[in-house]
Amino acid sequence: MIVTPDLLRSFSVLKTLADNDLLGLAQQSSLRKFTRRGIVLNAGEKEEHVCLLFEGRLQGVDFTIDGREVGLYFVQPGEFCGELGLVDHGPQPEYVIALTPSVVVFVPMSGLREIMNKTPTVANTLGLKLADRVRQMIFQRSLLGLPNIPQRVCCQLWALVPTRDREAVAASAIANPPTHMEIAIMLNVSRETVTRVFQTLQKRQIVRRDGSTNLIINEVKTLKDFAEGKETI
Amino acid sequence: MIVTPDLLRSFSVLKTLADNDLLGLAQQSSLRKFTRRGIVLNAGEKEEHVCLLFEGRLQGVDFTIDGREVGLYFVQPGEFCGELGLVDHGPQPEYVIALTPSVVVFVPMSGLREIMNKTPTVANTLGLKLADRVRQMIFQRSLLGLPNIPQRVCCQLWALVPTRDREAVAASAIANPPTHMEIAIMLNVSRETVTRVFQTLQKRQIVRRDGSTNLIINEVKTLKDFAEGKETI
DNA sequence: GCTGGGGAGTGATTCAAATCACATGGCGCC
DNA sequence: GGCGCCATGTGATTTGAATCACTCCCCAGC
Repeated sequence: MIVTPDLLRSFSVLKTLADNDLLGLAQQSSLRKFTRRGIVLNAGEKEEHVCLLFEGRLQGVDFTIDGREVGLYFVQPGEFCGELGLVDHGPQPEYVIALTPSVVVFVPMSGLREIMNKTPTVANTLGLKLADRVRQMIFQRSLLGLPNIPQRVCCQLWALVPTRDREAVAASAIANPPTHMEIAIMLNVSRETVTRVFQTLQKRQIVRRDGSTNLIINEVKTLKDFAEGKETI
Repeated sequence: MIVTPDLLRSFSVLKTLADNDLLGLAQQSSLRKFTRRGIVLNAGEKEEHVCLLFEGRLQGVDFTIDGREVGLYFVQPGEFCGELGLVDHGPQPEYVIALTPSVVVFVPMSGLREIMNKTPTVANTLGLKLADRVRQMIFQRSLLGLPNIPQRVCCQLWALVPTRDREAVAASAIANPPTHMEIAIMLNVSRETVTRVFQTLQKRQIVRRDGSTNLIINEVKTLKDFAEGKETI
């Protein structure tokens, strides 16, 4: 599918690019749609594209030696993934899976690398992205250290609440929420445990399901308190 | 303490620098010694220095909401840490602690950033470092996914075996090995559990302690098999 | 409308690691 | 030399999440 410069410009990484750079990049790029569970990026391969997520939700996953699935991060619309090879020319370290039907822009690394080398702002954005990824992973690692499992689940849920709704908002919503299983692998807990925590939260009217595409957070503040351990489930 | 250009050159990040750049950097840098448990970098603060480890061993640590210590990575001599702020000007996200008496070169970010901006090779090395850090963290995360705890400990031990000794070497050694507690927080397990795994490994003559500054790996291959789950403890 | 599959919900059971509570041992420091 | 701290070693006990084995429900596609 065809990619327009305007589409590319809608991603904050590329918004500072000159028109002709954008045009060149757009011509090399392609738009791909993925159904749920579609494999966006394969681990181990030397990937030749960076992925910009336009619509949907992706998850980075890895596997343990004994074959268990491990969740690494979620990708929201407007974010990108698969950028590691851009920097170190190494293989893609983790799989990236579509959690919901998703629309992804594939930008070839070669073209992006060229632009990166001549555009310090792009190189800089990429540096920021890597730094942010490290910070993100440190945060996720700290979640795994929580011995109280329900609290761990609440923390993850809290991390999925849109930033703008975190403070002083009575109700919020998480669009395209991950399934219990997908949350479970992020937290090193079993799917059943996640279900049981959600059951409790729903009984207490803190969250509510609205179809499969929306999770309503009725009491943002209470969820935060659970996440911070101020209140116990 | 005074820092010579030659000392800086011994670190692979800086080895490509021009003599006068090195000299300028050396004049701004300082050498600090830390005793065991010394705090090399503080979390939360806007750190103004990057740390090059000359001698000893450091550990990056974070804390959970409820105050538990979480181990993030180890730093070996020749490596550096605290580089995140160099890229995103943000606060230092994690603490860095000296595990053994250590000698650390503090290089001011301002000077390093200047050099980075005019020296693509240095900027590149920094990018590689960040990318490597992400890969490292993905690996560590995959360890945490292992449900078999003894295997998890063996994997961590295996990761501490010097790379050159990994293949076809009968015996190896880990210099300045972390304590059981320090390993435990890396793996989200209790100190006692690490002790018990070590007990088993020692009884089977796979590893042996040589004072507190060396851990001898008698059977590298066997340790690898335990790590990979080919053999069970 | 029917069917099938995947996600979610739930109780019973198990079990391995956390926790607790010590003992021991080595080392640095006075 | 002795003191004290910290790392390590070890048994007893607890516990809470994993696992297992289901059912139920929703939705998509036929």
